[in-house]
Amino acid sequence: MDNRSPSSTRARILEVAGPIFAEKGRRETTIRDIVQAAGVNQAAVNYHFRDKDGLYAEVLRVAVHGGLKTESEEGAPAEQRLRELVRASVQRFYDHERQGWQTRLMMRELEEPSAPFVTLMDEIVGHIMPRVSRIVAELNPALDDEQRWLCCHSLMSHCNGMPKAEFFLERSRPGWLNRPAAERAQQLTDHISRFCLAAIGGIE
Amino acid sequence: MDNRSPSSTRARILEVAGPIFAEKGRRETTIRDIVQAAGVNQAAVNYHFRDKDGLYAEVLRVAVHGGLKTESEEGAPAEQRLRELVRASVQRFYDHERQGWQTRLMMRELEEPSAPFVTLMDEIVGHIMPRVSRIVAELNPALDDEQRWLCCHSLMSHCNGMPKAEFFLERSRPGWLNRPAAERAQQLTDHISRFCLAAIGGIE
DNA sequence: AGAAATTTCAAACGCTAGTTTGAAATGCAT
DNA sequence: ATGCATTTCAAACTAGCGTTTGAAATTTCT
Repeated sequence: MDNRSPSSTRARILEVAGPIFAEKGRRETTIRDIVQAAGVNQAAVNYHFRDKDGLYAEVLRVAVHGGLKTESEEGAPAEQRLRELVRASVQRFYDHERQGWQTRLMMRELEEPSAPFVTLMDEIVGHIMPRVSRIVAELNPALDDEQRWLCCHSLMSHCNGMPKAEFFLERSRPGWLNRPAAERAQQLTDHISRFCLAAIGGIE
Repeated sequence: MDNRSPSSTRARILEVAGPIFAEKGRRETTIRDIVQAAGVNQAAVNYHFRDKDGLYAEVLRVAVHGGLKTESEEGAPAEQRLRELVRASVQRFYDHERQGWQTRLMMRELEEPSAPFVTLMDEIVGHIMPRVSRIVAELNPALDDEQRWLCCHSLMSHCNGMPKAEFFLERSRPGWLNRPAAERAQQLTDHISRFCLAAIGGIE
């Protein structure tokens, strides 16, 4: 069917499995869903990945490592770097074509972490926390360690929580979800940036 | 076994089903889990609730309506009311004995809403939003409608997001989860309150 | 080219889930 | 007490899941 790459069976499975796992969840996704989408045989998953969990662990691994590629412009002022961080985080939720499924998968893992994910978590935290921490420290040098640490998590929790709660946004302001995705992303980015800048700058 | 109430089969099922659904998820929970915990027959669920989804919808209904009972002290100043709102929201996460399972169930629904939940969502939003909106309006009368609306959702998203992301807190500060729950709840409540007060008061 | 290893495939196996069934037990009016 | 409706029960049914299997097809190596 879709033959844009002369990929092996293994590669085709890996390619289609990510979005399906993200969409339906690890448990709800069936091997039959995946092999049908990939156009390969039932047993292919078990042959190439040992079992369903093996496939899932591999999907998770490439998703995490794919998401950890960020180039940071360290020269810019903290305020601008924060805006960029927020923009990138929010954007992920609306970029369904490229990497949206990776974010969905992470959200599911946050809800109930799987064994392979816990192993990868340290990598994620170690990758993003230093950047955020530096931004917060520059925005408000008066904060002590613990306050800065909590502010970092407030910021990240915010970037993930708001886009995910769009249901609620829609409920309290019907029509929100009808706006184009780019506009929603822009508006959330602006608000979160301003909200967190005000908070970090003015806290205590 | 536990016979504190001479409840009917139907009531016993309804009583044990909530925590189990919250713990294992709607799909992963089996009817056999529930009937075993309730000490009733297999077919009882299908007889009293038509099918598994019927039971789930009923569990969700009572959980939501049980959670909507809040007495608000409208006389207090906005700052204090915000603190109380945050405290109550955070507390829910740590109160596993009484109502913890209801919160877990809501979090699962936020992740991927079920059909019956969508119906109940308007009730939830309609119940809590006016209160929050009034608090925000008093804290910063200069905000326009849209800004106030976004701040409300920032606040609520924050109250839910931070406690749920304790995994990340633990990863970036090992030992966090070893502290007693009451202390963690207190610390998060303090931080979220201060963070959001600074944000709402100082935004734009 | 021919042999060996690897990969693909259709089919079936074992298991667990939700649901159905029909009879037995219970409650409740007359 | 008797008859009828409701509720409980053990057991079986159906469907879908992950996995296994052994042979066929393909690739790789000498």
